[in-house]
Amino acid sequence: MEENISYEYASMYLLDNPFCIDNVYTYFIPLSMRGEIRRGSFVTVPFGRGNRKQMGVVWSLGHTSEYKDVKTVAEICSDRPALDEGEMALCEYMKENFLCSIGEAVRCVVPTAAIGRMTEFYKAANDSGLRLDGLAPADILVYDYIAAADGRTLDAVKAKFGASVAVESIKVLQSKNLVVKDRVAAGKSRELYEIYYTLAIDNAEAEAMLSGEGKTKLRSEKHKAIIRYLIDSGEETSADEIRRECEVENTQLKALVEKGLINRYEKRVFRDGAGDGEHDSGEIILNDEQNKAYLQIKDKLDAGGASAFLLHGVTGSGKTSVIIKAIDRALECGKGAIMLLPEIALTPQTLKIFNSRYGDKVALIHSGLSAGERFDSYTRLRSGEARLAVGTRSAVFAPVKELGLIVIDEEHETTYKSDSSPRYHTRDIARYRCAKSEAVMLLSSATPSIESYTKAKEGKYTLLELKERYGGATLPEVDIYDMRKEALAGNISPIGARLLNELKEVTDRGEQAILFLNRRGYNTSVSCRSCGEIITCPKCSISMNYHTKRGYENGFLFCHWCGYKKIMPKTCPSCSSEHLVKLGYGTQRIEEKISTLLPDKKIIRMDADSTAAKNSFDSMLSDFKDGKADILLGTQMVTKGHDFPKVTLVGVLQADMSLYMDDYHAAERTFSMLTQVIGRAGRSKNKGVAIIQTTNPDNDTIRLACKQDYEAFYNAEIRLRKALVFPPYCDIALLNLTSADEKQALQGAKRLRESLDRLAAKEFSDVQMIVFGPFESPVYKVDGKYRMRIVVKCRLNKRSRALFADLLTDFSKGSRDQVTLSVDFNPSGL
DNA sequence: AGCACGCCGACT
DNA sequence: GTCGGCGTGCTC
Repeated sequence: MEENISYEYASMYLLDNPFCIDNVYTYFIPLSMRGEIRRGSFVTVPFGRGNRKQMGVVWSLGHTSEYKDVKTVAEICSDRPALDEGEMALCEYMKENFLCSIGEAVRCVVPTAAIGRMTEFYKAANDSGLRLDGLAPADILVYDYIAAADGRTLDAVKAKFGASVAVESIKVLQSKNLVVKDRVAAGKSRELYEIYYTLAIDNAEAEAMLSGEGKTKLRSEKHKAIIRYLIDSGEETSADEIRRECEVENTQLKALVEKGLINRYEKRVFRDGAGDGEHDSGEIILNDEQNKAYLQIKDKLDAGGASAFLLHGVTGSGKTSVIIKAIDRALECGKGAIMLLPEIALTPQTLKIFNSRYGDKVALIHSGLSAGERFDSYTRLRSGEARLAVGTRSAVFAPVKELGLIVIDEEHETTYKSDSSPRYHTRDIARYRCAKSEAVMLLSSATPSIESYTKAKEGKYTLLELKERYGGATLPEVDIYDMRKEALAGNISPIGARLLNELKEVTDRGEQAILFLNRRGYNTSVSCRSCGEIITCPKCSISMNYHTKRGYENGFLFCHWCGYKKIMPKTCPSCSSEHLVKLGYGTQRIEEKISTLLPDKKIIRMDADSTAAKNSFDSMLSDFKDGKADILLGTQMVTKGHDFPKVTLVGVLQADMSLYMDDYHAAERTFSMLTQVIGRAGRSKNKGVAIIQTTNPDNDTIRLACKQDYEAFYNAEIRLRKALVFPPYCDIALLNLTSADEKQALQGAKRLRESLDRLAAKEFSDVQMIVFGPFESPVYKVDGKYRMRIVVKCRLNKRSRALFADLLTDFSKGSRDQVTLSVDFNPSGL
């Protein structure tokens, strides 16, 4: 491509356009900007009848325009780095494959902090100052406030005059054309600089000066203190530190700079805390099996070229060591790497491993970062200063230079699938990026997803297997305990006799136990014995869970879907009876139960409620590891994390709970969860025991998980998927329809089915598919919105995707109702 | 999506 | 007669 050609027209996507009008729009480039704008540049342009200013990203340049009445580019956002070719191609790939707008894709690829958003403000119209007579005094005050600056945001006016006055006055002023609304590109994060000082003279000279013998004499005690401090510290010192330690102000520092005694300079600081902590580059020793796996990865890393591996290792086989060796190798080769972890595994302990090993070469990316921190990670990677990105799902977009390796640890985890637009799967983005950069993709899991294992069997991924448990760890003895016996014997306790007995024995010996229950809260529901009514969330069609909490005398009801909370009523809301009963049990109730059964044992409960406070997750795990408690009780969270050598008992309270949901992933999930939690008892030198309580002791998934027999599970599951035609034997498109108005949701769903049938019969008659529905979503109402769905089984390809793209566009264009439609390909939950 | 234009009913 | 309801169609 030729440089420095002054093109007259720029065609661009607008960042905030919805999918249905997400096309390129052509604008005229004014003379002053010719040559400045290139492919990937961010600009602002007027758009629509109201000429509302929008941010656009330039997709192509030209000397002519097909379109006659083009508008003119307003300004170039020169502080925002332009997208490069790779990033633009990735955005196009995402638009096509996940049916998102280019803008949504751009906001994945570049953090919002680096682009900013359009913010609205009010400004005085030209010459408006001459036409103020006849206005109410309040309006004149508001006008003056707005006119005093280049512009004021609505929030600023509200803060000054109060919300109602602000809104009313602005309405009046707007109607008289005295103020107008405008928008600017704003909100971009700035690099953070800190001020540092050093001595500008040598130490001897400074000492002399302090003792009054030098050429220059210092009279101020504060000045002396600063010089003293800088001599003692012997290195560059931040302004903050000097001000704090010497109790001085900036004026004194400034005075010394003017005298030429100290130097001031700015240093870029990074906010993500990477690089803290001690350094550890210890050699990793691999066993033969690990080494064999590593060497295959190493060969591909060294040779270059895109490739994909699936590292399948039983729990405790040391997959992480292989991964770290692979990352080491990629970095040694001068390449960059991305290490992806599921949210739940991204604990401070895990991060410490990477921070201490790779120091400031690491950049963290996860949802807990502030916009500024995210921006810092982004710029450090983009500049090549950091070479390894570590993080959750969104880190797959990290702008790593010379990308050589993407690792997806615990590849089967559902958090790798995004459940809001763009609804991408991390694996797909990784595969795309690796193909483009000729990099290695490394998937790792003890229980790979059926889809990935199939690809490995077909030879699309290279399968690396680790079958030995590292360090001689052995599998625990597993006991499938039939809870129906207990029920027949009249025991209604959620903790069976065997488990209780083992709990007692193990903890008496000074060993530890982990209990797993995939349900938080106290009770699962509250129902009325008189009328049979179950208390449901007013905003969702789901029963509310009973939670206990200090400060609430009678506990409260909590909806796990929308977060709605209310005090537990004394009487039934529908019949006023006082006979309310609490049914089922969650982690809170188990905790209470155990403390009455085993009053001398200490329990740590770990679930979404108890770990809500920052860092509590980490301190709970380390307390347990340090032996400060006997029993760790919790939800999914207890299945991940560090090894606990003293754990010799694992109890699963309701192994079948996730088994019978009408989702084809259910078996896979149950298998994976059980396998992992059982593996927790196998890290000790002493033989462990795992007790699996269930009312389905003959269930194959449970039995195979207990034997840790992935291969057999896979064979059974894949046969089932084939027979019933489920992924990987087809793809599933889930059309989700949401509306606050029930009637509109129902009518919308009907209309959607009709237009789907129409498209399938005409333009897309070549696309094979089977349509189910519409029907109500399993949870019909969530957060006050009614949800309908249509499920389509088909093969995803260019044609079928085009069909869904058209459907999405037609539906939103042809609808005046308040309904939203989303399309989710191969969703993580059905 | 967001916004203006346009065509109908309850007011000064 | 006009203010304002929201149905309709377009956005370079």
